Amino acid sequence: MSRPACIDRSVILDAAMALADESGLHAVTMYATAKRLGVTPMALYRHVGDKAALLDGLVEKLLTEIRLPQERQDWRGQLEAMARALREVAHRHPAVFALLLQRPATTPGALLEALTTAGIDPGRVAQTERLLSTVILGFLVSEVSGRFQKHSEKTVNADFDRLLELLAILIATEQGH
Amino acid sequence: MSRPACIDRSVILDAAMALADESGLHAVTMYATAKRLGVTPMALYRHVGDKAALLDGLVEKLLTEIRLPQERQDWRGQLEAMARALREVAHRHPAVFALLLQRPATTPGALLEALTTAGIDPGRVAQTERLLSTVILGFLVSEVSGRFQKHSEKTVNADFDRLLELLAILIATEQGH
DNA sequence: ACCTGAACACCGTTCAAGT
DNA sequence: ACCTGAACACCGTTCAAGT
Repeated sequence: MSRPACIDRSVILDAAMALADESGLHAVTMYATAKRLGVTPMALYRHVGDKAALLDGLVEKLLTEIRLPQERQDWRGQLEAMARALREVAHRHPAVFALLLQRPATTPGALLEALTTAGIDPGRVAQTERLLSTVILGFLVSEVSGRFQKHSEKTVNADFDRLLELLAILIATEQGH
Repeated sequence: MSRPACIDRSVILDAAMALADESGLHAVTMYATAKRLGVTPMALYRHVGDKAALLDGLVEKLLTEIRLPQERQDWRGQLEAMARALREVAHRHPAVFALLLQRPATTPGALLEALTTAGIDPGRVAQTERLLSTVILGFLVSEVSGRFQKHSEKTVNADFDRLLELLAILIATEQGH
């Protein structure tokens, strides 16, 4: 009586992510996702819950795709590598990346470690991490959401580099406890 | 033959803004806005264009509501007052405020002035302003979009104060040309 | 000039079916 | 177990009407 499944959570997320990448978040609908899979919208519910859960799944998938750097560097290089890894997924999945600002802050443990090894007062690591990731996320979401659309890629790249310098300065001020 | 208008752009924007404030951006629909005004959805088109234009109108209205500070202060106080004015509207209209990240950066001329009078290299004022507003906007959108929902109001307030200190440090490093 | 009714294509979601 | 059809309430938008 059991019938072989012709779709599963994974291919649904792939289809939805493709829609988001190609046409933005508003293009991610149950109908469009189902159509891309040659199935009816109702078929999705068994596998991904409802639409809100589908979007949660996309965020989850995006977090999975972040390639965090090896820890073979000083904290400065480590920080920069993490920021660039984040920027890479932001460019790959701009629409879904913007959702990160609406989710409770998920701290990659690696960042906390980097800050402690950088010699920051343990009592201030949490706040420093929060501000650091807010600054980077704010810039990247601005970038992929079109706030810098009037500026050339070169200008935006230079701004990002400057931002990383500022973060290093930020950490430096914390180091002088 | 001309019939007296029973709605206009202004009351439509008020109704839409109220919906956004109460229930978020997804609650801002032509249907709901019209219903709130006791009119059919089709009646709105004459006054606000289509839905995208309605949202543009909300952003425009929000920018109007920002009470920029008097220039009776040093650049430090000026910067802080501007940031707090921005935060005030962010709290008043959280959903619409989040849209600012998707609009081409609108620079309040007052900020540029504040930076030049702070003694920053004119050739670097533009980039400094961009990073400054990105940092503030990124924090505020994070705050009103729920990224800090697990943290107490007290914690978020402290983070914001720390952010302002960092911006002052940022400017200080620029002053040492 | 301004609003409405009718119409169309599209949404999310449920529930009772079919295999 | 897994998918579909039918059904419902809700969307955005247009266009030909009504006043």
